[in-house]
Amino acid sequence: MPIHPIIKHTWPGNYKDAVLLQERLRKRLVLHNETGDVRLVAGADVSYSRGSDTYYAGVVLLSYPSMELVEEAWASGKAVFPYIPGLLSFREGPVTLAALAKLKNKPDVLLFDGQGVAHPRGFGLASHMGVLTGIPSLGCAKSVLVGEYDEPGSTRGSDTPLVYKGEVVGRALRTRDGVKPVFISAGHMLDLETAAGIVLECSKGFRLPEPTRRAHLLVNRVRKMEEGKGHTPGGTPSPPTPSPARRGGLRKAGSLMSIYDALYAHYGPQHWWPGETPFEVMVGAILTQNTNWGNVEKAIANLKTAGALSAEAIHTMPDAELAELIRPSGYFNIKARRLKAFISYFMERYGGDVGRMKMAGCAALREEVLAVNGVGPETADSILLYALGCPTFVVDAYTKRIFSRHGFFPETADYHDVRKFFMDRLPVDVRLYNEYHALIVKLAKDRCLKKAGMCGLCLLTGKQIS
DNA sequence: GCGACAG
DNA sequence: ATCTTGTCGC
Ligand SMILES: [Mg+2]
Repeated sequence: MPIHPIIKHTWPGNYKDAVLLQERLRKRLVLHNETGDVRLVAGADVSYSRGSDTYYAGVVLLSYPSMELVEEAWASGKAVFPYIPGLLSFREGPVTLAALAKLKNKPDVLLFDGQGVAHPRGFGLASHMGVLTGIPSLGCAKSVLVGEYDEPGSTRGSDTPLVYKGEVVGRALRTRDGVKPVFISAGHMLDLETAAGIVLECSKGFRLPEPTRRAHLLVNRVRKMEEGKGHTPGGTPSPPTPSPARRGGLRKAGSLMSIYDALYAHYGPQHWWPGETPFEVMVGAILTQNTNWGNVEKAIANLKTAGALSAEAIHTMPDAELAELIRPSGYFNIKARRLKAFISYFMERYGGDVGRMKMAGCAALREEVLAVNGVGPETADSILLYALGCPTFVVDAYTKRIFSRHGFFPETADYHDVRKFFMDRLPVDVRLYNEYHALIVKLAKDRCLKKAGMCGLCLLTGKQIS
């Protein structure tokens, strides 16, 4: 076995013993460069299950610097140690070592998704794994655990020191132009300069270097495969087959209405975007991209508190300041740009006046709004329907999931095809479209989750034909 | 004491 | 780490 632990220890089960072990093992750290010819690099990452304590580690072995796949390995186990910042290696270490042990070839360097010596006791995951395996190692973390740094320049390769208690313990390194840096620290048997050089060399068009990035992809793939095994032999849970009566036949126009009626009878009115101003609704439509409404409310509350919930205020606010306010909605840097792009359009074309905007007419508005950078079809339709009162049907992932599971169209169906599907079959009615979309969202979150499992409780059963 | 805090 | 939702540009 090419990777065998050169040091073995039992894994402590509590905080105090874990810290003591770190302090003991740390004395074995070698922090000068002992890498020679680097030809093979390995990356490791761990993936957890939500509902169980089973976790998986994936390892990929790649040629250096060409980054061609040489070997993959993975292992699973039971997580016994909780996640405690500073003690990550006690949670992820055991499975990671098991996966590493399955490699047939010995890597020259190991890359980990976490810190090396940039750690409260100078002994993060990468250092720990390096010492146990006796292989040079480095940490490439997505965020900082300890220390301070200045923002590096915006181009790939720019870096700044990460300083902790007056010492340079790592480096913020930009691996892609204009993308958040990663945080490099030496693990074991190499120095910071060497570590940063390897990470940059391994980074090919993504923020994360190939070894950790591909280990992450591998281990998530493995976990999902393994989790799917027990339930459906095929892997992914299969949606219910359309009933024989409907399969291949024409669907009655009334079926969408009967589904609406069933949802409305069950859930009642959803009161979506009732009291707020149209402007607030438009802001919300952009902020809610890829996030839940609760976080959007926090962001909007921040804007209100800052007196910034107006086109004027947002228009003149620096991007960074706006991003800070809308932080809770996620993707805040991108959304700050999108919000400003939309508001520039709104100010320049309509002077920030919703009434004037409405006069342009729904069809023209849809095209205009779609032309704004950051406004795609769903956001456009949300703005039109919920802020401007236009009769347009909003399609989202939930709509596709629910109706594709009943065979109305494939889940991969194009946005506009699905929109047309609904609009061709429903009366043109703003209030109906408004409520229907809200009910779809409600149903999806309640009992039509991505991971199928509550199909027995489906409210659409038997409702396909009116 | 309080907040920050890899994955 | 998990769960989950859009848009854009390369
Ligand atoms: Mg990880």
